[in-house]
Amino acid sequence: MLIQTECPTGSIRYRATPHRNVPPICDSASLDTTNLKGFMTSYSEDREIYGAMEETKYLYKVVSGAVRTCRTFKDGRRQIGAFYVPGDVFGIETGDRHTLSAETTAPSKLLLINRSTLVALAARDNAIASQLWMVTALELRKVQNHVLSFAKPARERVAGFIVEMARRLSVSDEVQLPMKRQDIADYLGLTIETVSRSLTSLENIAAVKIQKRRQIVLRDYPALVRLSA
Amino acid sequence: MLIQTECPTGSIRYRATPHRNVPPICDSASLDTTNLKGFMTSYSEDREIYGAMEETKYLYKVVSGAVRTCRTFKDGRRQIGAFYVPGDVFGIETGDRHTLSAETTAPSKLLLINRSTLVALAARDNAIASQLWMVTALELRKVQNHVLSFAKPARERVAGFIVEMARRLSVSDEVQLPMKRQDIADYLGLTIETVSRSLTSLENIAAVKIQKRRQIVLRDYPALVRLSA
DNA sequence: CGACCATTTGATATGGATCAAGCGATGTGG
DNA sequence: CCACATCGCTTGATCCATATCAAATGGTCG
Repeated sequence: MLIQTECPTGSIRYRATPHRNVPPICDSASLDTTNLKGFMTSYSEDREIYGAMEETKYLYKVVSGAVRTCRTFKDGRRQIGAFYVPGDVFGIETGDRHTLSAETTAPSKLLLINRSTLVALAARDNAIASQLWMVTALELRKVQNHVLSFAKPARERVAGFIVEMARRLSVSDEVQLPMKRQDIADYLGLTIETVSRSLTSLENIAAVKIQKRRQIVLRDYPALVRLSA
Repeated sequence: MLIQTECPTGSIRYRATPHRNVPPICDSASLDTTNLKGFMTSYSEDREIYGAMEETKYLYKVVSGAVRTCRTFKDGRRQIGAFYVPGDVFGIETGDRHTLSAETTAPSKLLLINRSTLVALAARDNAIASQLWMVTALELRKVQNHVLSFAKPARERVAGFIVEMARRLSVSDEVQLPMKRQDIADYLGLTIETVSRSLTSLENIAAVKIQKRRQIVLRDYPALVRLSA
């Protein structure tokens, strides 16, 4: 069974549902952009959308492709804060500077919405204000889950990552990962080697099958959920 | 120079300021509770305030003491999501269930504010709505910084933790930590032994002095900031 | 003063990092 | 359309930061 999810500008996204046990948390807050003027911009892979500490001029909605937010430290270590896939909103801040930088992990089309316009609108329209709050709160919950994942060993983090991605963008029993291993590693606080070994291990216990590097088949979803719980 | 921060019910908190270089981020969003009816409740140390998955009936403001939000996994591993000290608001959610559980790390007094009342109020009063959004966004920024800390080695995480605590609750050059080493360890994703050794190491390089277990003297604040950056 | 609990310190073990090939997919130029 | 170069990923060998195990110490409270 497929559910068609709302999407701002033509490009429709489908989401596979409850043959998996999705926990009963609301993860569907988004911004209704149908009545909002914004403009579309295209980016190739690995392009910076904005830098940390840059002014927050826009709020972004992913139409296609994928985005990472991250910070790179002086010594080269990088931590990825989150990934955003079609339908997701990012770049939302109440302060006037971004906390992290944002970059594409794949060729992407983004809808840019003027921040000050939106904030002004929210001041008059409670529905908009409420949506902004909801999106922020959803983001908060996502980041909290990310923090929780650091309590787990490598393979379980990777399992959790696959579960999350499956929930957010899988059609049927396959997940098409929109990022490189290095991105996954920097998101989970691991190295590419460890991510790779974890995937191999998950394949060995028949939880997944790696079909085409970035294409993962979910063989035993309950096992993945159990591992990452 | 001391700044008196607003506090709901008598108990006033002071905060030492810019002899340290506080980065120019807004970290002062809070909820003005002066016109909100709520009720005060006292908790002794290590008491559960609410459990994960419990209904979100209240929003809480710390008047005195300190609170941790956390999740404990089946195998006993525990991850602390955040600490809350006097003036901080926690328990804010847009969903109707809490994501994490909340517990005191010290004897505490909390102001409980009815959630549905507040949400109803926010629907009519834009100032309240805006404050709720600001508090959520501030929380988001805090949790994002927490995620970033996982990219760093043990001693730097501990240094960062001290800096954060100093910013939030120090009077003068001392920090009175309102939690045990185990709490710090579970917040940073380390063991108590590693936290302890890191503290000893920071003492050896004359960055801090551990005066009374939970009382830390900031000897070289710039060094701490440098380490944790 | 004595008992207990939190913390520190010491010795050893280990999960994941690092270093180093090898391999397979994807793209490019001839 | 194929040979080859490149890049991303996997696999193997070794190392190290932090975990684990085990005392010893010190603070706190009855």
